[in-house]
Amino acid sequence: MADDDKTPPRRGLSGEKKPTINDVARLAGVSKKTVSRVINQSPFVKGETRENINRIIAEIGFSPDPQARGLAFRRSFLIGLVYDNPNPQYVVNMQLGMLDAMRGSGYELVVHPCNRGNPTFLADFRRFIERQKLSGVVLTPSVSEDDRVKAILDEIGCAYIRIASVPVDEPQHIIVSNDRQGGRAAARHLAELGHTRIGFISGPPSFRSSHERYGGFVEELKDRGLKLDENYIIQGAYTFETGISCGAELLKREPRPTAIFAANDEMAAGVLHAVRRAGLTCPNDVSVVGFDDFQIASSVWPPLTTVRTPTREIGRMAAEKLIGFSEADEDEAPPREAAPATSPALVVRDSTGPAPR
Amino acid sequence: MADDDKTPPRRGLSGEKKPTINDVARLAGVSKKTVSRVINQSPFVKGETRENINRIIAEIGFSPDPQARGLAFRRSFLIGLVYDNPNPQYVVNMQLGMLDAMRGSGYELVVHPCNRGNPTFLADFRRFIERQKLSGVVLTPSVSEDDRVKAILDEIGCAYIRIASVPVDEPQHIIVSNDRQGGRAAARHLAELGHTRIGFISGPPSFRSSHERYGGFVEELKDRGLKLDENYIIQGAYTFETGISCGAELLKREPRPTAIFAANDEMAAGVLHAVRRAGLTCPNDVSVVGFDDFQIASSVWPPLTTVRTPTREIGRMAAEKLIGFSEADEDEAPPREAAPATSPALVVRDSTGPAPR
DNA sequence: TCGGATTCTGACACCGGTTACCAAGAAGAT
DNA sequence: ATCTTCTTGGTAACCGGTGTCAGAATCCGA
Repeated sequence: MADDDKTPPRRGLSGEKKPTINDVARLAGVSKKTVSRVINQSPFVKGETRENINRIIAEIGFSPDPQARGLAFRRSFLIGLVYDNPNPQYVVNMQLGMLDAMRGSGYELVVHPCNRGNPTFLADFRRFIERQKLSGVVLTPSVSEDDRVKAILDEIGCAYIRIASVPVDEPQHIIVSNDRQGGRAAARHLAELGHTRIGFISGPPSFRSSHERYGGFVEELKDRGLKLDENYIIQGAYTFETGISCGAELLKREPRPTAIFAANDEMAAGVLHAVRRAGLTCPNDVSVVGFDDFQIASSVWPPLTTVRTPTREIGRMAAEKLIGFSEADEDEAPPREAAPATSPALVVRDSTGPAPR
Repeated sequence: MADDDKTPPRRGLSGEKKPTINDVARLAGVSKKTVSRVINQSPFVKGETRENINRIIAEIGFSPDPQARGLAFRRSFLIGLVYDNPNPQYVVNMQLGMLDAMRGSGYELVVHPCNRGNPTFLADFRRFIERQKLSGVVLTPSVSEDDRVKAILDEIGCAYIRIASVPVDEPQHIIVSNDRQGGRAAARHLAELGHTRIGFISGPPSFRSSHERYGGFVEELKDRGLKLDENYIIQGAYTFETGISCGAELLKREPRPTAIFAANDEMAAGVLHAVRRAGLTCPNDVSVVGFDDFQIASSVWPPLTTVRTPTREIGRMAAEKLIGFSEADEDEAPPREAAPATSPALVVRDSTGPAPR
């Protein structure tokens, strides 16, 4: 046998093959270059010709091959989501938001969880970006706060949006989730209920959001002449378990705090367990406030007062900006607007009440 | 100006460009075809040549462009996850499992939520599959149970794996999550605790899993000489809210059931609320069992006894199979094994106790 | 030493789009 | 009628890899 390599016979699958740009060109009686112009919205095509081509495209159900297009354009039509936040609801909401913006745009979403603790993290990330030639990437906390990651993207020339609590980058690269303001809202609520001995459970220091939520909380209290006692501040890790342990810890303090603000819902849910185990009730003995308004907040008992972050909305905005970058073929400088910011909103439920006594 | 169209000057981004297969070929003193052979593990390359090429590849950090490769192979190196299950934790676990299998394989994960209620659903799905030329797709319930979707995939010739509760397809296309067995485990547990008046809250009938969980539950009770009273069966929709309302409904029945099995954790969490609102306590007055063992199960009070489904594991298996299909270049028939099945396991926590009296 | 089988290798066309470059037709100006 | 200017479309080359298939290199026994 003179043959070489393996020769998969490519069994002729069912029916007609996918139409190509050549089919369109033939049917329209024009060159494929003209069809290409229509696809790419070039203004140099006569209206009549354009309409005819568009009609034929719709008729035979042609849609250009993203791979071939990508190869020629030197970029893929993929948008990436890179994250290391383990909260499923955060991740899914972000994905849904991005997909809201991407629907019908021809882009697809590639998800890429990662672990900054991994020694090969940076190398892996670079390989991922370089190989896939993504049209853009969205980074969420806490990867979004890593400037080494930003440096790689700048070097490779890949468009990106960072979701962050603070405008740490040029405005066109950032979407701000105003965690500080959310912290203030929580403080305001508790202060208005008359609480003065308030406990605070932070997230891990590696998350900027944790500092911001804390900062806003302290600021608002201060503005109202209240002070967060050092003794009532404790560090958690954004997990349910740390919520339990830190909550238990705080409840042992003398005098006992009458309210606890946990920097996210999972920890707040843990605090509820600690309250119960301590033989206390919420909100009669202790008020609890969470942050995020994920599902857990409304399914625990009592349903949590919390601060809602518009995650899905943020995802949508991020993807919209990225698509905007790609379409505006770097012909003009990106608009010099301020970084778009989203504001969290307080959601009052049953876990907070007036301060006892 | 004689020029045409717009000519983005492709400003030379920083540094050296990505190495191509030609660079490798030149450095190795061979043709690019030979390099291609090495990349694709062709056995027809002399060991010495292969090693030399591999060394050079590693040295200059070459990695083949997925788009170009895909174009030539007539398929992308993307694997899709198509789902309509709204539970974030299910979705994320599935993604993580798939990524476990895909890590280092050169494939990327594209997510594609969908809505079967949408009138354009099938057309959209077909476009998605045709355009992207995916290497494979994983379908989860309930899209996975739609035979029109299967038909489209067969017609286009796209590899797929369906996650389902029942072996409804050829074994190579299915991974079975044995929900029936899980239902039995829940029944066994409650029966052993002495419960005889047991309520059941089903999921929506459009989910096969709901019927299976029910079926297994009934079967096991029957085997033990117990019978599920019609009056204690009620239909929910896998949501927290329906858990509350259906739970409240069941608690009104006379005589009151001493245990309630909800077909998923969210509904079980809702039942806990209903129990509390009825002035009862769990597990003293009513035992509650859920299904899935998602985070909500351990964060509510009391932590739920539930049936754990190995979602991540299932995702991993699914992606592994798909990658297997792609590598084994359809030269031999797929192995005729039985459909791999995964078994759920009972997790006993605090929401179940001996039947009262 | 030579034919033949076996093992490797490279030239070339091609995947499905894109751009560069050029040429030609139409419209307007002189 | 001739010269510009403005649109439009054809051709070839390219993006970065692959399959085809002929032919070179090597090994073997006779």
